[in-house]
Amino acid sequence: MRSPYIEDRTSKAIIRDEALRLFATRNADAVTVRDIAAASGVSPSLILRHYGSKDGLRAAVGEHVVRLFQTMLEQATAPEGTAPLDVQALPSLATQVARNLPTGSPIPAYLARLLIDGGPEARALFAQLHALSQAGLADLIEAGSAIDGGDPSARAAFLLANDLAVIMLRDRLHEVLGMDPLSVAGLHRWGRQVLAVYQGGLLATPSDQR
Amino acid sequence: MRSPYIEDRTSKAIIRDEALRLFATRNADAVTVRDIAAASGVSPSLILRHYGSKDGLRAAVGEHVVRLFQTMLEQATAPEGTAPLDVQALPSLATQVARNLPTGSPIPAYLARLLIDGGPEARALFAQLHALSQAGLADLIEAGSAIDGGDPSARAAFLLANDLAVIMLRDRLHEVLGMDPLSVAGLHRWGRQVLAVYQGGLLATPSDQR
DNA sequence: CTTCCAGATGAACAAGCGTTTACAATAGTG
DNA sequence: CACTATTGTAAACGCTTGTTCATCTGGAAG
Repeated sequence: MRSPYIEDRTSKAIIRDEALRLFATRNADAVTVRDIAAASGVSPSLILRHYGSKDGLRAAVGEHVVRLFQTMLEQATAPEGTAPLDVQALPSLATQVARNLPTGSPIPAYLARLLIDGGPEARALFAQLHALSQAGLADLIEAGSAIDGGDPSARAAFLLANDLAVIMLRDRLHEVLGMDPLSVAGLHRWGRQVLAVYQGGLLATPSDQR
Repeated sequence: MRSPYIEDRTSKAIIRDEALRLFATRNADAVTVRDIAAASGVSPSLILRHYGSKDGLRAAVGEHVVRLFQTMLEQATAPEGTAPLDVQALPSLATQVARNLPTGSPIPAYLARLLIDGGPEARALFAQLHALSQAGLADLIEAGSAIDGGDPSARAAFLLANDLAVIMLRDRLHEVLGMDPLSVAGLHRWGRQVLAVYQGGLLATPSDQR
């Protein structure tokens, strides 16, 4: 099943990754321990040996994804040497996700299900994203390319929700647009519209950004 | 379980409604036939008598929701006597949903899971919504309060995605905003931001719409 | 070489699942 | 009334599920 040449991941990691992949496509309840075992090329017993129970594995996958996501956010927020002067410089979540994750990564789809299902992890992650969005908006305001509109929390939430919508509705948008909105071409096409509206409303034409 | 006074729904309808309610909160795979039977106050056998199988019930619930949704859309699109002159008149999907559905309706949550899970129903519904969004945008353009930005399909998809985001992220937004975005107060607060940005971009202040 | 322990497995188990079957009650209808 | 669907149920069936248990393998340590 795996590449027969070399496999540097431990089987514990393989199990986690395969479980993540399966949890992203179907719901976790619809994935059996035997499914994960078959996909990982191990026996069902080994899964329980490493993670205690199916729910333990579920939790481990969740933590792993959240950790990955936070790492991605930190390293994208860190280089603040050149503060974003313009809306154009505002790196959307979707863009960051697409840039930092390999093509075909199960993480966006997993994230969509996580945000729908709720739970403590989803709440914490979303709150963090909202705080980040609010900080980004504050930067824009300081640069003079946005205002808080009297309700910075709501405006930041609006921007965040619009951003997450691309991730959550990815497959649906792919169907009607004819291209994956998280692909390079898709992000460009989508970004043009987003920037135009954010810069001047629905009466604005997409500027000829790169 | 039900109101002991009168119950005008047939038990077949009760089963469908209770299944919808349960499918909206947890995933369908995590809901057992016995759960639905208990919630409906009937025996598990009756469910299979009426719907053939659990999957048959799932399909029936799906069709029911889609039908309800389309009826709602038609009656909201029909009265076109007073064409929308302004962005302010553009009735958002979220607004329509909130106005036409009783408080606590499981339909928004069900819809969110439907759009994530995909399948033929979801694809058809989303395509229809996209067409509707494109038509609404065309109306705005004709009224002179919007332009298509060179890519009407993408712009309509952007507006649609933003609208659906409120429905899909409802609970998460509730947590960070402190209010249900699909409540009357929540829709007002959200709508102010949406309209302001759509009218003039991120530099716009919410107009004092009623 | 022996000891040992983590990694891994196949077989089996109890519980819960969707479903089937046989049967009871009810409500029209001639 | 008798007849016949319709509506409903209880009990059981077979299968799948998550999980346990005894066992095996292959190195590393002494």
